[in-house]
Amino acid sequence: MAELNQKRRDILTAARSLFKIKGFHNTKMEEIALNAGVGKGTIYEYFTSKQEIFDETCIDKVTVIRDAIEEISNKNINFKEKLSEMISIKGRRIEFEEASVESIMSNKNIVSEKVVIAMMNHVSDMYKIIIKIIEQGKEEGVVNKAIPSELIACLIVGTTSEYTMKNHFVRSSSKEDDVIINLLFNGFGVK
Amino acid sequence: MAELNQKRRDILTAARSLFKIKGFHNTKMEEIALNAGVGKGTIYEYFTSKQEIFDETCIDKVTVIRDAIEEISNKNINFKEKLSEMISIKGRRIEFEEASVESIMSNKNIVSEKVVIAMMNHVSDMYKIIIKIIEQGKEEGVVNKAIPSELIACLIVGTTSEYTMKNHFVRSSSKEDDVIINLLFNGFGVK
Amino acid sequence: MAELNQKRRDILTAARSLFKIKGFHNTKMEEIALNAGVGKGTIYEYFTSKQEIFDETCIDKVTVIRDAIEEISNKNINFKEKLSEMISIKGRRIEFEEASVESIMSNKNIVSEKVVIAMMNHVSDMYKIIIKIIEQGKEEGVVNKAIPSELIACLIVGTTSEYTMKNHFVRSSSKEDDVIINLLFNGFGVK
Amino acid sequence: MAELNQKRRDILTAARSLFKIKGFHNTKMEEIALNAGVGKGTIYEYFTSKQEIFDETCIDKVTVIRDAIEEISNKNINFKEKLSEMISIKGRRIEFEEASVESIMSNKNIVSEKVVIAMMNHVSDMYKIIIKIIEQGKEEGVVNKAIPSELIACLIVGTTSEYTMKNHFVRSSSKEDDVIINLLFNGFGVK
DNA sequence: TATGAATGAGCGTTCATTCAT
DNA sequence: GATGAATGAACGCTCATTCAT
Repeated sequence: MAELNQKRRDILTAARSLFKIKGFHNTKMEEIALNAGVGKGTIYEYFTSKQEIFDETCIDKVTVIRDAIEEISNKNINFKEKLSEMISIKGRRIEFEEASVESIMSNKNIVSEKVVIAMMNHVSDMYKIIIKIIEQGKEEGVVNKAIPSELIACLIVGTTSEYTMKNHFVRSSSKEDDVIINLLFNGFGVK
Repeated sequence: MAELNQKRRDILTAARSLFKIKGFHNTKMEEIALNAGVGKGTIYEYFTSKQEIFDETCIDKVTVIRDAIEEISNKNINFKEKLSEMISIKGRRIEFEEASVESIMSNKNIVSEKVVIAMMNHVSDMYKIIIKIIEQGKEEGVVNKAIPSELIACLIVGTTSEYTMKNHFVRSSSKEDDVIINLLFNGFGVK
Repeated sequence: MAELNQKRRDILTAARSLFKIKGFHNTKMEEIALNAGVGKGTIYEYFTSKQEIFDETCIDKVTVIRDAIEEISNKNINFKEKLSEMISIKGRRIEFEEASVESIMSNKNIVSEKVVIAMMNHVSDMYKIIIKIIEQGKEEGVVNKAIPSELIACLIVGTTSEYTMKNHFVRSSSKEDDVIINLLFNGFGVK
Repeated sequence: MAELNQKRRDILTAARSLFKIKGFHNTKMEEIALNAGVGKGTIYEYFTSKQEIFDETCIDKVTVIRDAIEEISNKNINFKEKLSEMISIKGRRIEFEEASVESIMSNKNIVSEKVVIAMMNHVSDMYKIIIKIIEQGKEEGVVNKAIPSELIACLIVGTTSEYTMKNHFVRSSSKEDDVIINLLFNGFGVK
């Protein structure tokens, strides 16, 4: 049974990786087949179209992030530790950037409407989980209750996203993670 | 001569708008021609390929942002005022999001390598300008000198970007702009 | 052994029915397998290709008609009775139309050359039998000896064919059969 | 203007001829293009699909026959002369066979429903015209008023059709035309 | 200079056939 | 023998680009 879906997963993996490197339109079905180690026709045994594959990888991506955040959320650790794990989520090869609303927007013209909606829902879920984490911080007395949690979520997601991207180009020391966390807590203002 | 370049600009304007709505591959040369009010063949009098048009609009986008930031930078106002203008830059119909590294990444597979480099340079320029602004804040004594300016820039660009995107879906009161600025200055931690 | 060939016959039956409804190119091997209650691969145990199946059903069709005509020919009844049976052959679910040269022509591009020849031979046989029947009529003194039997055969086959087709759309009373027979005997001219 | 549609007509002519020789599915767009002396893409400037071309050639075929019959019908000649012209219509390179209901049936699985209807209407028109001609015969007192005109039409169309097909294989003397006409008038019965 | 009719390389998809089980 | 998952050759159609006018 696991056997049965292995091929399906191989195709998705090959596709995901190619879509990431070359984009949807520049990825050919033949390449996906080649990279998945199957014949071109075999792909159509598991998917009805190239579009369907792309849709699935899109939703997957967001789901993976959502699940990662959820996992962190469910841990029995305090707010600061959860924040720290979210920042270093990139370290676990999960790309936080892709959870941003922006990444959905940039695929908007390619995926079907219902997939956009599915992605938006996942991101919305993710935001809810993050807000729950923030609320935990408020209860623990370490997050300022006067600030709307949604805006704090913007701060965390946006900063983490940009920070992660930056690290694609300029490798950062792990020390920087601490600075970013400090920055989120205290801002850059002088006390 | 200005006349001559008007048509060129018309094509770029039409293309930019279509690329934004439909993406590169879903925008047809015929549509660009139609929207620009010229013949399909005419486009090739001004550009050598669809790719070239796209490249140019990409660089344009980043340039526009860079210039907007530069303009703010050159104003004779204090750090906090500059920051405020950057946050509300979206109010001037310029989309801050497009200045993020991420927007470049999502086009990476479409634009030619040299254009990626050009875009990166523009973004790098933009970061330098922002860092200059941050340094102004440090000199004014309102920004914490202990924090590396590059990380503060991440905080500002990332947060602004995510905040701007969020406002595409959930309209925010202008009051929220102030909260965001406050957040950047003081973080969400409890003093 | 009869067992062995049962499956073969099932496949042919399924194929014949599908070819009739959907045509050669719109009938898929999978459908034939499904309708015959066998696996797709099993078909290739009994036939070497889709083409071969089609060829066989084509020849079958003509053979069936030829045999039906032959059966009538061998009966110990007079010409008029034989003619009557030929007209109402449709009542026995055998479609006379398919015996026409035309039906071969419309498949000419699909069946292999040798099958065309086989079909033509069958039709030629059928014509010979019909001509034999006509000659019986001449001997019985009810058919005009001055008219070449081949042309009379045209009259009978053509009229019966068109009449059968018409009845696909406009249901006819059995009374009409008699009128048609009368028409063949006496023409439509005024005496 | 005539110029403009020349290419369209070239494509239709090439397609018609290929469809006739090789059938719908065995005719490739590339062949049509080649035979029409245009590029493959050019076809799509004039037609939206292969199907559309086929549909048009189908309707055309039937229309041509209908028009030919109509032309005969409108002539200022008597019934017998009209009948004679109908028999020899094949001489004018128009293929009578294709007007038969059967030819429509054999394409039923290929053309779209609406085209089947259009073809049926044309054939229905043709039958009406033929019936009008038969009625003229009745008025002239040469056709037996006791026989329903629809059945006479079956006799004429069916016989002519089969006769025409036969002549594809066995060349007939023009003398035979007269025999066929005589056969239609007087049947094969002995007076 | 401006045009749009013509082009054909290129790709997504289908389906008859094969072959390991 | 029987099967159906796997295959890849083949084809309809798209669209960026060309070029005659």
